[in-house]
Amino acid sequence: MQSTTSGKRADTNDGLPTTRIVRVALPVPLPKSFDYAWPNRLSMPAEPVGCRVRVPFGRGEAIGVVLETAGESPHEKLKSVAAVLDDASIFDPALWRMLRWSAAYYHHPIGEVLAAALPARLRTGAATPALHEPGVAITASGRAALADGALRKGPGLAVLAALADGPLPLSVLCERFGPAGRAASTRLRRRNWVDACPLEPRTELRSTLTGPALNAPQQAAVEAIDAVRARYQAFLLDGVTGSGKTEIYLRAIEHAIERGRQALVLVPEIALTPQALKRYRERLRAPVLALHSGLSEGERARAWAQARAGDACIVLGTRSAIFSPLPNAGLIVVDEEHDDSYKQADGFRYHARDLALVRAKLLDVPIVLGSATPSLETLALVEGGRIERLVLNQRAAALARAPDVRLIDVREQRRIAGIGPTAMAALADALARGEQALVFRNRRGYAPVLACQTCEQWHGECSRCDHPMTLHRQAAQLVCHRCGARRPVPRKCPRCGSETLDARGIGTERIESALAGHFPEHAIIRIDRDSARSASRLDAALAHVERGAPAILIGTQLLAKGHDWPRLTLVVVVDADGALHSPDFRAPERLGQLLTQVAGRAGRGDRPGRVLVQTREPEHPFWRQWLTGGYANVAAAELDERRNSALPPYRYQALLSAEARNPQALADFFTAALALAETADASVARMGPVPAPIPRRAGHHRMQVLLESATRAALHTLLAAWLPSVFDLREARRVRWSIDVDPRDLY
DNA sequence: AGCACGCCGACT
DNA sequence: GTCGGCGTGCTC
Repeated sequence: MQSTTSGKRADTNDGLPTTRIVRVALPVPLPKSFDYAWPNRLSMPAEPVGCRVRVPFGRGEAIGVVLETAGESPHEKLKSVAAVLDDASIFDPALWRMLRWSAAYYHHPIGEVLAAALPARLRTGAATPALHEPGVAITASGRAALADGALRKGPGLAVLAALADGPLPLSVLCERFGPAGRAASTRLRRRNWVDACPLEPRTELRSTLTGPALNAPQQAAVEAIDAVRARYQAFLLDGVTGSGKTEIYLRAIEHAIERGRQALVLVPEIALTPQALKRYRERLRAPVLALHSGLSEGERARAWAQARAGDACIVLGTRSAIFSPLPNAGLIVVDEEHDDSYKQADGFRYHARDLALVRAKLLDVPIVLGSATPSLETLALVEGGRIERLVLNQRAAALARAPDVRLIDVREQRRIAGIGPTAMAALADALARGEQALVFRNRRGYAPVLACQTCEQWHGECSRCDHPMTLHRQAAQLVCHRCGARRPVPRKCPRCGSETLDARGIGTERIESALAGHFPEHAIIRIDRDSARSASRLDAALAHVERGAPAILIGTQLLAKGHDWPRLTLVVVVDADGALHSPDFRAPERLGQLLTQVAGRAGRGDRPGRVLVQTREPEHPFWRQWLTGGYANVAAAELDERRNSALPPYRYQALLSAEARNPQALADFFTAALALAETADASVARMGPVPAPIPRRAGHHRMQVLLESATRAALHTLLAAWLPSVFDLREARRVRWSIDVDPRDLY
């Protein structure tokens, strides 16, 4: 319809006195917007802010979003908007305000922030997607074929039989029958036994299951959330593993749904499993839209459209689901709120939990942050009265009491692949009783270092990262865990030529082979990123565990959370000492969280659980804190420590980091950037530039400057004044640089 | 970021 | 004689 103008000149007035101008955010890494004339031949929406427009940009065209309208522009050479793609804002009001706020708070270019909040299709200018999803229905001849028994047993018959009860979405066929379901439906369609039909959003999963009776603390928590009457209030749902947090979420969501509202549930990256999804779908009488990385673009756009339609539904997703449209929100839930996967680690470095708090406030709805091991940031907000804490201190009825946790001093113990006799005997006992055990070691591979015993000079190191390479014996490779580089294992020392290469340290693979030798008649199952590479192998391993046969599982973080294995009664932590000496001030917090989560795997059934933690430093104060009062104790001590040392959450930080092949370019960048900030507020401390925690990765040198302030306002005032000029530096073009507000990894 | 323009090496 | 390396500059 609109034949686009060349864009060389603004086809402005057409004789009229004024030209309407719009400021447009475009998806480029520049901290500014672009002004365009609005041509008279295009009718302007009543409220153009938030509408997508197609505009000439550089040599081509780009899709942008109108930020505001303006009377005049400081720019001379205005081009004209070529087309408007929406007749009203594509973002609901609270989402729009949250996104504008985020761009300012994280000091990230607004165009990239807005682009991050749209499914790729909408980003590239597609019309807002249709609500219906592709489905298939049985035809009359299909029914006849079914009645005649014209099909042999197989997926085709199964699919056809399922469709006899009514049409089904393709996605449900895939869920029920796997890839064979889709293939079968294509074959059936060719024979005219089924036909394509667009379906309303899923409604067939509405369930009538009701939840279990609540114990007293659960009842109190539900009542506290209901009592705020759908207004903004933040809650911390603080409850040990097995105390029934999910049940509280479900009740609160049910109440939002009953009021005809939407609920947003954020979960950590690993937590969005089919089982978790099933639990929500079984209980909630409204569509549950799952947003995860496995969705196709079509599915993603459809889910977006469905959320945007505003009907009562549950949006369940990981970090980026915080950008879902929710025009009719009634509740936000952030499960495992302490989880680091809520922080985006590159590009637009937002924290989904923090954005969720902002969004709930803007929406004026309650938000529930749940965790057995809350972050110190959240605990500080509780302390300051900004978040109300709801404590669940009882394990729900069917579950056993808290596990018995013991520290094992391994200094004098002879260990096999890191496992001392006490732990080995406990493993043998558990297997003899027909139970399962988990051996936790947060290190993949066979051994973290391969070194020469003869010359004591050589050890395998990644040439691009200056970091020891991990020996993977099964793969017969040295692997750099930082950049992923792989090379074959040398047979002889490259330096002295002797054949005395020695694997040093313990990885999961080494534990696996040692235990396989020790318990040859039992299943030894290793679960980490290497063994879980193929989904089918992981599924097979997990299925074995779920059947409950005696077994030893060996795993990394992957195993620490989410799973509920009733036959698992013993957890062995091989070595946690490294974290006791980490320079990272968050290490004790993380260790406390990890150990508490791992310990929570033990004894979830009717049998008591045991946790054995091996250490060479039983006298370290961390252990007394954790053993006597659990994570709550660790957290209280750490909060004191943070306050005394002026660290977050009592101080505010931002990290300017940069990387470049050429170290001189890197140094020049920091010199120029810091020179620009010289006259700025002296109350904001600047530390660095210093080499980054990973000083060299994949051939790039990396450095950083930490900015720190006692107040958020001072830090942000400085950043807002300073960063725009950093963007303009010529030195900035020779490096990759970024700003990280509220960084999680400084060390 | 994407994209063009612009001067210096190994190839048909 | 050209294809192409990535340094530099720009995008309303």
